[in-house]
Amino acid sequence: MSQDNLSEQMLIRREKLDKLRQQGIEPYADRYARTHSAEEIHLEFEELNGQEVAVAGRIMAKRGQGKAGFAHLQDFSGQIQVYVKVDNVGEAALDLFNRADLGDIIGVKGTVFKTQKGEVSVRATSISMLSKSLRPLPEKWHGLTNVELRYRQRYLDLIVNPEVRNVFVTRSKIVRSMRGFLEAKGFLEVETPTLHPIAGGAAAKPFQTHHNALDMDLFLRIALELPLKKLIVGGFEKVFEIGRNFRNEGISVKHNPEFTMMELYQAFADYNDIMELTEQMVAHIAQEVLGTMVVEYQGEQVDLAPPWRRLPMLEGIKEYAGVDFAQITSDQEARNVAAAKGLAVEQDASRGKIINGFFEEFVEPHLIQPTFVTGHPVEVSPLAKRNRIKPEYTDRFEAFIVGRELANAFSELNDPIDQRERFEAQAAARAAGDEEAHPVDEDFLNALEFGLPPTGGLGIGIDRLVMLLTDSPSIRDVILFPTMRPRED
RNA sequence: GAGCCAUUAGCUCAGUCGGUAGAGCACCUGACUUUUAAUCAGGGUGUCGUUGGUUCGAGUCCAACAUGGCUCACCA
Repeated sequence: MSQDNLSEQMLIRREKLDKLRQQGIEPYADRYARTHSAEEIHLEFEELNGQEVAVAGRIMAKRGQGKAGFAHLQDFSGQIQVYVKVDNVGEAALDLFNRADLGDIIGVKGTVFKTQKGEVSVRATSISMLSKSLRPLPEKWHGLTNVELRYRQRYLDLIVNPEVRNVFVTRSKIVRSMRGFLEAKGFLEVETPTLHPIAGGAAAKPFQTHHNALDMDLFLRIALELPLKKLIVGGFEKVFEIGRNFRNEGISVKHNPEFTMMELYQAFADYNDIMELTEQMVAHIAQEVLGTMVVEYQGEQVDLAPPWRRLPMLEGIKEYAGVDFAQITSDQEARNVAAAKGLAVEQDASRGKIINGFFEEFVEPHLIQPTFVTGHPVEVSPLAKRNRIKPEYTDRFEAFIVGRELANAFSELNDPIDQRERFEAQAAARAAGDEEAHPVDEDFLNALEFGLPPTGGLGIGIDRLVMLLTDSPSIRDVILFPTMRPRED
């Protein structure tokens, strides 16, 4: 990647660049008056046939034939063939064309026609060099398959692998569709800080940074939750944010250190209201973006049409693990059952954590069709409201599709005394070595003490939603520039 | 953080038992005025990821390191 030790091909391209300049041709043009995209010429061929057009794009294929030649130009919309014949363009332009390389970006003016083989093309009358390419493109037939190169040089991936471009176009449509859905429901989009004095709102390790002028440590946010709930305290009734979260944890096919979440909060609603909103929203997005609510993910057919299955967590465990935690009341009993089932848990694990462990181990992988799992133990839900009837559980749900969590939601805990106690329990776990336990957030408690109305909240991992809707096996396939170690060479 | 696998030309990949480094595309020279993975004739362009070790001799065997992928751990 360095400038030293250029390959033969790179040296030759630099020589070609110099020669263009010697001929008075600027190889990096300022602009080009393009009249049509490649796609427009194909779509509007009947009207454009015989008309003069100007197209521009990257040379992706080139077939010279002495005094004539063909090339395919690629722009964002697609590809268009150009036909260059000395009789039409003259010796100089033909020479420019013949010396052009794959990857060069050129402009071609000419008339639209159809070749003998029936391909819509542009018969060139003039050719302009717009940008000389100094590096050879990957191979035209196999493309770029080396995943390391694809992620590090995503621009190359986008040039030679058209389906990659589609994933990111779809990603944009998904986010746009989500915004449209929420705005139509009266939600207000807001932006809250990325730099937090303490990192709260989720169980995760944060990235730490430092502000020099204030001489204070700051954390990159791990969730959007707490500032958004402060806005509900402040009188906003429906807010959402689509923003980047940062978690200083492992990288996997499902995890990137920075990822995008949508969180929304609705005053006077509970988790049941949010459940309906969630299934409606996901179905709406699929219908609007893909034109169907039935999607295929890695060979599994998934029907996103509401209503989705509702499954209380304990019932799920009873069904798939054969253990009824309603009959198990103590931490010690729960640990014994975990040992009997071969589930590794920490020595001092609470019943609630073990229930969550059972769920993740035995139930999650079975939840292929969209499923709302409800009733999480209070120990693993420090920001969720307790269930009125069974206070050791919360009014919470997580949505699972193809065995993966897509959404997390609950009736927000708005009792400031209870919230303080939960934070203190988390702080104790933190003191005992749980790096991901929530710290006490006095500023948030202060807001709650002024009164948070009953509120339903929701978080959806945008990257995972995009994975589902684009049938992408890895989160790196839906993030343009996934986090990578730098290469030394 | 752990285990397994991979790393050879610009790209996609072969490389046998340890004995002078190979193919296709791309590229270079030439031919060709409707081709489309254009064709024809000729040309191999390389720090075999890095550093050590074993050996008369290492792309090949061994070790460490680097980067990536997958699985696990952690998590969304």
